[in-house]
This record gives sequence, structure tokens and C-alpha cells, in this order.
Amino acid sequence: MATTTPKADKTRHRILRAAEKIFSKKGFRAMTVREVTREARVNLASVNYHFGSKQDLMQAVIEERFGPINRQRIALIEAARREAHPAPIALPKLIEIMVRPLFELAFQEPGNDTTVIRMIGRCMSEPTDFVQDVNEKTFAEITSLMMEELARTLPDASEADLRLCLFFTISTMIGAIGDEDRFRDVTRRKQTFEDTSEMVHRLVAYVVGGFLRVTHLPKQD
Amino acid sequence: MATTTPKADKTRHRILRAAEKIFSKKGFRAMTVREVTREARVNLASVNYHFGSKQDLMQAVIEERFGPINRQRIALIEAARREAHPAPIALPKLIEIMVRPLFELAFQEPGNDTTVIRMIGRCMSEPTDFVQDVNEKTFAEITSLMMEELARTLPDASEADLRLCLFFTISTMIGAIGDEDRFRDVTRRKQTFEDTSEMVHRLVAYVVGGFLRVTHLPKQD
DNA sequence: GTCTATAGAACGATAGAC
DNA sequence: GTCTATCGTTCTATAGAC
Repeated sequence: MATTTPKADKTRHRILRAAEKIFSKKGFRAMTVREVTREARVNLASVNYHFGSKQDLMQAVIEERFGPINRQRIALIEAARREAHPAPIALPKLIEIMVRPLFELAFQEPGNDTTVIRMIGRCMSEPTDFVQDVNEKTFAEITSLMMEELARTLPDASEADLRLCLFFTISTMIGAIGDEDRFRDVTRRKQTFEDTSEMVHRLVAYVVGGFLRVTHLPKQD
Repeated sequence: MATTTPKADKTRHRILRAAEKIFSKKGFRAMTVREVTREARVNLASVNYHFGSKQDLMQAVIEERFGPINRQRIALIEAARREAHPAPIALPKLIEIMVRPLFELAFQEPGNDTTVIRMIGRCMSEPTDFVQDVNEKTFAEITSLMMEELARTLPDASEADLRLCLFFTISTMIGAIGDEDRFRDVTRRKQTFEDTSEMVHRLVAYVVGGFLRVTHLPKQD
């Protein structure tokens, strides 16, 4: 006997890959079910059959992609905490945990294309309400975990400054991730994100520099 | 006699204000002409009469808003260059020129609302092709001017590193500007961007810290 | 210059045959 | 589980009266 549902799984998978590809380029509103099924080379009706609605499809894409990244970040924080114990995790290490899984998991994909990484950026700036809701829930745990560790690593900084810096950091990452075109315009590089490690290395340095300077700002409140 | 076209100008203006308000919340695709005319309390057909098409309306909104911000930045750079001459402009000063006009011009609006500032962020992450084209043209001059000055201020840094840092900086600004909801989530602040000056002060510190750390990274290429 | 009415196209979703 | 055919909605844009 053959396996039970080979074709269904394949169709489902093809739809998911097509959806994230188109969403990452155009956003939720401009991603039409018609274009997704055309790109996936499946029937128009199959999206509703397998997922229920366009919104349910989008939700499935987000959850499938963001879950692993955050699980890895949480695991890395816990490992780093054990390793450093009882000292706090060093700032560059902490920032790297924030930055690297985002870039590396994205490039584990076959063809090393930038679809996943662009999808994350697109997701963050997506105006549709339900996407924002899913986003908020997906990143709530890692945000509060990161704040805890930042408070340990930089005990003299105010919580308000740390939160503001974390906000800046997420902004930097999202911008750096999502906007490949602007990346090329500004940096004038031929490649896009090919040398991930070099880029991550500099991004970590940039964020660490930012944190240190803000939290060492002369008090003036 | 009364002025010649008081009502036409008023309608045009109402449409522009309504368009940027709705665009800043939802992006180009989700902004419908119907909703714009409803919000502006003008007739549905008036958008096509005054602007030609939805796309032309969007173009008018962008050019009306971005022009003054970039003109002010260019003027500030030239003034700072004269003042510092023959020394280069100090890094914090240069970064402040990049950051502050964006926030301040946005808050000159009546009611101090965040529409303009959100519009800029939304514009930067807008997937529609023609918006990206307008964006690129609008910011090409200020980008190259800023690169010139950065090269003078940080003469030991490689051009590649400076471009990458500038890219990070724009990313940080865009993220910090555009995403009021995430700002509230992460920072847990009740206000949004009320205390602009405090926010700008910290954003400048963050970016300066980032630049300095990346450009002083031990060489390893 | 402003209105109503509507053309014409594209969309999400579903019914029903296979 | 997959297909075709289509319904009902919503959109941009325009024609034509005022």
C-alpha cells in the first residue's frame, strides 16, 4: 500500500509555500487566493478546502514559521543563562540570541532564498488587524523573557530605557530583514543577504553599541 | 468678489488629509477611494476629478509630505557644515539632523496627532511598486548627502560599513516611527510619542552608539 | 465643480459533479 | 480530494445631469 494522504499533504504544502512567497512580497491584502493557487499550481478551491479561508491560510503560515524561531531563541537564552550562572548573560551574547536565529533559520531553506526572512519583516509591518494579533501573541513570551535578561545584564539602566532600546532593536532587525530593496539601494551591494554571518556580526555590534550608549546617558530627568 | 476657487481647494485639501490618515493606518491597497471620500465628507467622484486616479492621489500625498522634511534636512546639513568648517560635522550632530526633522515636522500639525509620522513608516514598508519608486527618488538626494558627511566624520571607517550602518539607522527610524502599536506593546508606555524630544534624544544616542561600535570593530576580513 | 448612477473588473467563497 | 462554474460583493473609474 502507498501512504495514506500523499497528495493532500503535498497540495497543502505547496499552498503554504506559495502563500508565504507572495505574502512576503505584497502583504496580506494584495495576496489573492487566485494568485496563491496559480503559483502553487493547485486548484482555486483547494485553499478553502484545506484551510477554510484566506485568513486561516495566513494564520497557518505565520504559526508554522514563527514557532521554531522563538523556540530556538528561548532554548538559547536558557542555555546561556545556565552557562553564565550566577553571572548575567553578557550583552553581546544576549543580543546575538535575539538576532541570529532570525537570520539563520531563514536560510536553512532550500535555495537559501530570502522568502522567510522577508515574510517576517512584512508580517511586522502588516496593517491587517488579525495579523497584528497573531504577531503580538507569538512574540509576547520572547519579549518578556528578553526584558528579564536585559534587566540582569544591565542592572543600572531604568526599565523604561531598556524597553525603549529593545523597541529600537526590534525596529532595526525588522527593517534590516524586511526591506531587501532598500538594503540594496543604501548599501549598494550586489548580493542581498548572502553573507549572513558578516551581516549578523555587524548588526549585533550596532545594537550593543546602541544599548550601551543609551543606558550610559547622563541622567537629566 | 470672493476668492476664485475656495471650495475646490478645500475639497482637495480634505481629500489629502483623509487619504494620509487612512493610508497611514492601512496601507495603499486597503485604502479605498470610497473610504477616503467618506472620511473627507466629499463626493466619491471628487478624487478622480481632482487627482485623476487613486494612484495619483497617493503620489500627491507623498510629495506634499516628504518634500519639506528632506529640504529641512538638507538645509541643516549645509548649515552644520559651514559651522563646523573646516572640521567635519560631529557624529551626534549629524545623526540628529537625520532623526529630528522627521519627528518635529510631523508634530507641527494641529492636534499633534501621529498621522504624518505613521504615514512615513507605512510608506517605507509599503509593498506597492510605485510607492517604492516615489520613495526611492524622494530620498536619493538626502541619502547620498548623508553618506558624504559620514565619510568625513568617520574617515577611518570603510564605505561598506558606513552604508550598512546607515541602512540600520534608517531601519531603526522607520520601525520606531511607523509602529505605534508595537511601541506601546514593548515599552508599556501610556503615551505614544508625546514627549518627542526625549524619544529623539535616546534614538540619537542609540544610533551614535551603533555607528561607533561597528566602525571600531576589530578588522577580521 | 459637484452630484447620482453605473459600467467593468477582480475578489473570496461555495455548490455540486466527478 | 479535486475540479468547474458561478454567486454575491467590492472595488476603481467614468458618463452625464445639474
